[in-house]
Amino acid sequence: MTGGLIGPAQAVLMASIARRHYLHGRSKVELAREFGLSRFKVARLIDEARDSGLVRIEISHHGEIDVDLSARLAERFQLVHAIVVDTPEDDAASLRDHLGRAAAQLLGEVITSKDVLGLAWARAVSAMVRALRPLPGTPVVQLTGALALPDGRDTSVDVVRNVAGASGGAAHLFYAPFTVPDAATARALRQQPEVARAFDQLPSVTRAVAGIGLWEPGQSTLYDASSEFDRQELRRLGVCADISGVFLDADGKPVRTELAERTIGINHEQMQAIPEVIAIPYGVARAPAVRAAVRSGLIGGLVTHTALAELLLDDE
Amino acid sequence: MTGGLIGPAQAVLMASIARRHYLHGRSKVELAREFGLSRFKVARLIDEARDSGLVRIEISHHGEIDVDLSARLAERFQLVHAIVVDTPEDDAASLRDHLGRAAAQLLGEVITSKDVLGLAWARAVSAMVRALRPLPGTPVVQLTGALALPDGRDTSVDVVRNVAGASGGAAHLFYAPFTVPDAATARALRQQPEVARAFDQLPSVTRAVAGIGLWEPGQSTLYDASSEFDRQELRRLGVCADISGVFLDADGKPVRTELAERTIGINHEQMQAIPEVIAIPYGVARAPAVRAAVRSGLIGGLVTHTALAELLLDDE
DNA sequence: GCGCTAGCTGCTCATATGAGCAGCCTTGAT
DNA sequence: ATCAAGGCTGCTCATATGAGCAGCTAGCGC
Repeated sequence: MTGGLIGPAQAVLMASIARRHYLHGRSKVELAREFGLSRFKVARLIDEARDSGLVRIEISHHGEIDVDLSARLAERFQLVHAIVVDTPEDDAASLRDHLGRAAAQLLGEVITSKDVLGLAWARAVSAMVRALRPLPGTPVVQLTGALALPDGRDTSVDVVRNVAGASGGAAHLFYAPFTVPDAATARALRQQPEVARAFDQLPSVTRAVAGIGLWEPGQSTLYDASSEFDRQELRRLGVCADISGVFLDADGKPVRTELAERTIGINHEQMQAIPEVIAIPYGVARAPAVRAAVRSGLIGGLVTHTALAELLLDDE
Repeated sequence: MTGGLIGPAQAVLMASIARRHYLHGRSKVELAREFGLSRFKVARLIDEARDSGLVRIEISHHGEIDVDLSARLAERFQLVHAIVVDTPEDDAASLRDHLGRAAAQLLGEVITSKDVLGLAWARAVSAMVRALRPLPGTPVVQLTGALALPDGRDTSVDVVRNVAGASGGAAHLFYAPFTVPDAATARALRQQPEVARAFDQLPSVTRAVAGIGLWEPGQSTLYDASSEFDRQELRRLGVCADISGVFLDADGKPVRTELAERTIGINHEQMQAIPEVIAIPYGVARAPAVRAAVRSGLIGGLVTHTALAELLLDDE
């Protein structure tokens, strides 16, 4: 025949063979015998059926999680874990709840008793902790000082204590603010025994959970808590994202800031040494910050929602 | 872990691996290296992904033809060819046109110059012939006498002559009515040289095209053209279907009738000897006749529409 | 008719794959 | 603490599979 176009008989034959192969799991040799063709012919027909789009293979949703999008996200950004929750972008609180539950599931699944968990402070992390089931005796390390929030609940200290308590693991926590007015105070605080002990644990942390902030009003708890001077100064330095006080520019490169000197919390090098940092970003507005975070190489896991995930995959 | 339920990380890992395997065609060994797993683990994950419904494989439409339904029909009834046209069941004429085009495509695709084509008379066959492109010099044999239709166009003779003319093949045709008043006349007619010559070609016919009638008013051209006596008599004998004058009961078994003695056309044995008889049934009302036809083993190809195909697949 | 090209077919051989099996670890009960 | 059960893991070996190749056939221009 002409060869270019496939006729209906050919199409149906391909469909018939493809159906038995893919849906009933018959081997090509078997089908060759059955149809009186060589196994090569059968293989070619199956290939053609796939290439021509006659057979469509799709990875479907699995409950709330869009596994296909998750897999693509993980693949694209070389992530160890990616979870995309298929939830509409309602208000931030509901989003945090959904992502928090998913992150809790993820953590519950991957954490073993040999892990050491680091927890930074972020509202999404608090949401995760609320949904978290007891872990198998995992020690928990506090990564950042406490940030004064209007409601005053669920500080970094509470979060660490709760998780460790429920898990029966050691809690490495300290009482200190996230930022202080001058570098000297910060240095002094870092030498406090309990702070120093917690920080000594950092190299042993195997997994950590953090939020991602965008250096804009209302997009980062740290931004909102900072002085107008610091806000401007960091913007001037090109700060785009903050991951629990670790500042990055839009390309994900670390930015040295004077503010970091006045911070009681994990720094860039210490975070880089953690095998897997799981971030829980939400809200399409924060896309530039998330982009920076994944480019930085600091992030090994991402728990987010459909809209943001699609935005991340679209560009570049 | 618990083992029963699969967590999100597991689900995403399965999706990720299944995606690369099915969509990008990577081998399991390759994926095992890439993910740092054993190839067995990869195989198990892929199996689980398929079994759990995470990967969905479907055979999709291909233009007008529902290849999946076609394949299922062919599989179920052991047909060499089955074409299901996805067209709504409008009026009979439009249905005939659609099926005629599909049948013409099928014939054009499968017929070679070594084939000998037999054509019975049916309105669907006429529709097919109108859509038929020239065949590669295929000889054409007339299978049935001419039936007087109101419009008088496209008799069995015309159909055969047209196809053979366009194809450049020999035309084995004869001028004789389909039915005559008595058996003696029929015998005499069959001995006419041109009739006999055409019938002598029957054993060499490799593919034939026919319609399927249901022995009910308005469901069979032959029924409508018969005397009231014959109508009743054949019904009494349990006739359900007629394939160009070959009568079958509801189970597809041949029914000997006196009417057959008065018919100038192919008989049951001769039809059974044809390697592939392609029928073009339409209209859900004729389902019982089509069922009988496929059960008879006479039919090797079926060109029909969605509603009828689904009806056939549903029962039993 | 003669050669030419192009597409189709089925072969070989290295590689991938699946079924079944035995060791090991986890888990839970006594 | 000890033991039993179950599940998970990675091995072996027979079989299935894919890439590339050479022969065959059909169609085509001269």
